Amino acid sequence: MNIGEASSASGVSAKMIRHYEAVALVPAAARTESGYRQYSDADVHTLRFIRHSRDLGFSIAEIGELVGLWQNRRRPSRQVKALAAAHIEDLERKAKELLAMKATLEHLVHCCQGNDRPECPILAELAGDASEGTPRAAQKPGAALGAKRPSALRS
Amino acid sequence: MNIGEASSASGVSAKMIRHYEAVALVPAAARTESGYRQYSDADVHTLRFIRHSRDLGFSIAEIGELVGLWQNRRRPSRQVKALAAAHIEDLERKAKELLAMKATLEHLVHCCQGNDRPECPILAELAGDASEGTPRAAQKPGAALGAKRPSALRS
DNA sequence: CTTGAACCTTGCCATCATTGGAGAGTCAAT
DNA sequence: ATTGACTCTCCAATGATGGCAAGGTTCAAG
Repeated sequence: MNIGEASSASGVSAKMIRHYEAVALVPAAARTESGYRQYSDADVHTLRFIRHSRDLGFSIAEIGELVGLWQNRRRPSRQVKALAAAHIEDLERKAKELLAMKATLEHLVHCCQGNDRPECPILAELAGDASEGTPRAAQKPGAALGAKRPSALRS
Repeated sequence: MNIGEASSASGVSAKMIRHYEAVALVPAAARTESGYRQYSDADVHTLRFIRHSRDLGFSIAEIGELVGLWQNRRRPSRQVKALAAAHIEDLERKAKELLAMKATLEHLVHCCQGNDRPECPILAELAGDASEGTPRAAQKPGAALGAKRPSALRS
């Protein structure tokens, strides 16, 4: 089948199928005389595997490992489990970062009147009035704005 | 002061200060005769505001709005609050996505023996044995792997 | 005065996954 | 033969950041 059919059968866009081929996540597809890529049901199965992996947030590199294990009949399930467990820690760490930001912001939003007046504790906090701007009380540990860099998760 | 000093005083890397100038998040800095950027305390204050905003996960565009409101003495705090509230929803949505992935994976990891044998429910699930691979029971709605695209939060 | 360290400049590339477009070729049906 | 849907390749952009390179500037020590 052509790439379009493989795409709709697998749920992976044609664009991404070509991309996965380019980065060697999948082997180069066979071609017709005129250069059209040809896919088998097995190829579509692999693409579906890849899509499911991406839906769980695995990176391309991790998916490469997963596909390798999947296709290796002698794999120890231990390896798969370890890969998945590591990814779980990743997901948790990132979720925690987001939720920490959310908690801080929620506190500030709660404190903000949200009316026509200009006084705004949100802006005051962002301006650093409470942290390192004018060192008022030497960095309260539980202060709203810690120094941690997000390190992850931009949309 | 030079960019290096502004950087260490604000916690924003010199690289990013130049980048913010390039994308017009901050106005172009004054220059010395030899071309060195010069920063005032007020500039550093703005940079610190920006860093705090980034630490809370705001995008450059959102920070642009925040800075505008911050510097506008007649701003209605309502606008700031609305911006922050929208961002909270964003953060929550993304965190939920991550936690949903994590929950799915945790279930699978729990089911996987993780030994030297090749049987692995994680791979079985990714291969689609339980969802759309061989249409077994016509797409159970609550199945582990929904069709949702992550839409957010890599790295 | 010269040298060298430490700083600054611009510019380009890389990340990561994905999408978009342009321009050209192919296929099937009308 | 024409049309429309499909495909091909290449190039670019996203968002925030890091890194490197080649060159200019500053300032203090020799």
